[in-house]
Order: sequence, then structure tokens, then C-alpha cells
Amino acid sequence: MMKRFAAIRDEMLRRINDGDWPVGHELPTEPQLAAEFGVARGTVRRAMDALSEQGLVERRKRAGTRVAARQAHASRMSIPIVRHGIEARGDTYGYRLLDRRISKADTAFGGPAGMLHVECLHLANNVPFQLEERQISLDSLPESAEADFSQQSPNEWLVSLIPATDVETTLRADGASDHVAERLALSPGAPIFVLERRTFLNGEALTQVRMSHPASLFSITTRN
Amino acid sequence: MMKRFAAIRDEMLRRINDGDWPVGHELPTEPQLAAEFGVARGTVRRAMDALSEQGLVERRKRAGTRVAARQAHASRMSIPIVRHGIEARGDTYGYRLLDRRISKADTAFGGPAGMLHVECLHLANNVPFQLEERQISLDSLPESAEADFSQQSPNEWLVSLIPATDVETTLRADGASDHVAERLALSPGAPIFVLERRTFLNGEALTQVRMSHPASLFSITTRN
DNA sequence: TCCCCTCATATGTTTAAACATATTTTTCAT
DNA sequence: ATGAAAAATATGTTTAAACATATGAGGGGA
Repeated sequence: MMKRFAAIRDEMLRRINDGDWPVGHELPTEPQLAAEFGVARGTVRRAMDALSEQGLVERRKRAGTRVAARQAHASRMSIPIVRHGIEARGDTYGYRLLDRRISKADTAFGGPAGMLHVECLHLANNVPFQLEERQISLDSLPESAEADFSQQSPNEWLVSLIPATDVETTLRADGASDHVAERLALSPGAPIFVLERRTFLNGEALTQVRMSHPASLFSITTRN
Repeated sequence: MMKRFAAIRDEMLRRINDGDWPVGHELPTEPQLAAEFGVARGTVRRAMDALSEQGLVERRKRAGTRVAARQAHASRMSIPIVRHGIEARGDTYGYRLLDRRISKADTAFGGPAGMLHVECLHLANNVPFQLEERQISLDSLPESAEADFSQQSPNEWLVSLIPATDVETTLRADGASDHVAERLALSPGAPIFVLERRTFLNGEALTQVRMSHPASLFSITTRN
């Protein structure tokens, strides 16, 4: 037995898709729809919240609800921890710490205590899969200076205690620099998939990372 | 004045992040939390729904709610219609239809009526920005055979009437093939960012598209 | 005509109560 | 001890009612 709010959501979805409610159309108010479907206002509201969440309608107090112009394809993207992703495919995971050093405050990212730079390599079946170049703010995470990254990657270490409030992720393609090419055993200029992430806690920078993958070994797929 | 459900959500978030509620920990029941925070069960429930939506907790009837192991970074990604993206940056949008042909059923994608293949180029400031290679199922969308794609891209034409229920999107990097390199005015092997999307209505294939961009011109950024 | 104030109203938040549903736990017969 | 039936219980859905809040609409004065 389908939940009533789901049935109402789907019926409204149908009206939008079939053009009964074209883009820009103002839908009936919540009390009107509640009367039409014979349910309480709260049930209609839950259905409308789902459509609003999906970006199909726009709601404003007093102004009502209108069918939104779909101007973007939105979907939920999931980026697994690199070790889990590799093991989930049945491959053997390998890890190597390449470099670790501390620099005094230099860039815009981070504060006066300086940054911890860590560079490490994740391998799948002994083939380089991801080069992780990470910077950690020693102002926000001073305990990272004591952490031993020779066995556990900063990625996993951070996830276990990360109190992030804001995360900014950028996906892009690039040609491998000489440095990256050497680390990933590619020729310079070879296509790589780059994932950059910056993490903040209440506006304060915690860590930023660039993860570079050989293009042939990496892709992201989302459904819905 | 912060909404109460938001304050409760943030307090629970804090308990998870600070380790008061470690991974695997079973949280108090809704009535218990309602009593603790001095609100109705529905308000606690709304806060917990938000955490559940975010994947921070897992809920099961009768079994209760526990802190989930964060095994992936999930975030919402938005891919704008290419023309809007270009115009939003203040650049001049250009469009050219390169090829259009119909093939009888050949691939796994599509049905017996065959496929419409459309190839077109999107330009930003007269520089090739995206090569769109699209296939449309003539079984599901026979009216596409009549559409004139010389002025409007299939992308935009489809968005205006798309009743999709399922969308699968793949992001990857690649080296430009000879064909793509020529279309995008790159040298063969140059890094490109590829976006592939397949769209279904109730399990029936509607359209699939490969969108290739020069790596230097394209990236996707998400916040949260 | 134009601007500001007031009022109306659609959405947003919260409460309380009842019932549904999926599982776990307990009971009890074998 | 074992397994099936019964009870217990945490989450899930729905209702109804009250109040909060943003903002569109209309009226009045300069």
C-alpha cells in the first residue's frame, strides 16, 4: 500500500511532466490541494516539500508555489574513501607515504601556525591509482602534527575525526604535470581526473586536498 | 531566531562530531530526545530526518537509530544547461549543428524503431566549449525525428519536454580521440572532461549523450 | 504618480494524539 | 533446546489545530 503523500507527490509530478502545470504555473494552495485529495494539509505539504527539494517547484511565503524552470540537472554524487572503492572492486589496496613536511603560513589557506603538507600514493593491484596531495591547517588541527601517516592515509585519519561544517569539492580534468606524471607512472600531459576538496569548520579552514587519478582508472557515476 | 528543529539537529550533529555519540552508537529514542529537549516528538523527528537524509545516522523500525559509518563523501552536484552556464559567466554563447542521422536499431540502447544521432558543438566566445554527441530513441520520442536542431540544441529541446524518471550520469577524464580533437580544436590526446548521461522513463531508454569539454575550460564545483 | 503603511494570505513551524508497520524480544508448546 | 506464536516497542504516517513569518496587494496621503 503506497503512502498517501507519495501518491500525491507522484500525481503532482505527473501534472508537471504532462504539461497540465507548465513551467511558471502557480499551483493551488496547500489547503486547496488538501481538499482536492481529501487529506490533511500536512500530507500535501510533505509531498510538496519533496518536489521543492528536487527543485521542481519554487515556494515563497505569501507568493505561493510555482513550477520551476529546470535549468540544471542536479544529482547526488558519492565519492567513496579511496581504499574502500578499490577493495569494493575486489582489487588489492596499497598505500605509500611519499612526503611529509611543515611550512609556515604562506598561502591564503590556513592560519599563522602554518600547514602540514602530506603527499601520498594509493595503489590498486600495485598500480598507482590516486596521488593525494594534502595540506592540513595546524591552527585548526594541531594534533595532526603528531599523527603517523606512514600506515594510514591522512584521508582516513581525518574522516575518523572530521567535524566539518562546509565542504567544497571541485571536479576537473587536466594533463599530468611532470611531478604528477612521475608519481602516477604516466607520461607528462597524460589525461588525469582531479578531485579537489576544501573543508571548513564554521568558516575556519581545516584541510584541502588534491587527488589526481589516471583518467583510464577513475570515473564517478550517479543515479537519479 | 533559529528554528527549534535546526537547533536540535545541530546539537545532535555536534554530539556525533565530538564523539559523544561514536560510530555505531544507538541514540536515544524519539520520545526520550523529545523529553530531553523539551519539544514534541515531531520536532525531534524532523531533526533526525535531516541527519538520516545526510547519511549520518541509520534508522530502522523497532531497532532504533544508530550513528552510521561515514564511508563516502556525498554532495549534491548541479550541472547547468551548457548555454546557461556560458551566459552566466558573461561569455557569448554559440551553437553549431554538425551532424544528424538516423540509424536502425543497432546498439543495446534503444528499441526497434532505431536511433536519432545528433552531433553538435557549443561555443563560448567562439571557442569550442562542448561537443555534444547524442542518441535519441525513436521508439520513445518519435517526435524528435521532426525537430529542427539547427537552431536549438537537443539538450535544450529535450529539457523542455523531458519526463525522465531515472538519470544515470558518469563523469570521467579522457584523452581526446582524433574525432573529438578535431571538433574541439585540440590536439589528439589532449585532456578532456567527459560527461555521459543516460535517461530513462519507467525503465525505457529515452536518450543518451556524451558531452566532451576541453579540460582547461570545464570544471564542476559543489558546496556542502 | 509615487511612496509608505497596513492588512491579508500562503507558506513555515510546532504540538499532540492516534494509528500503522517492521522487527526484536519474550513466551510457550513441543 | 528449538521453533513458532504472541507481545512489546521504535520508527513511520496522518490528522487537526494553533501560531509565526515573509511578502504581495491595496489604500491613503503628499
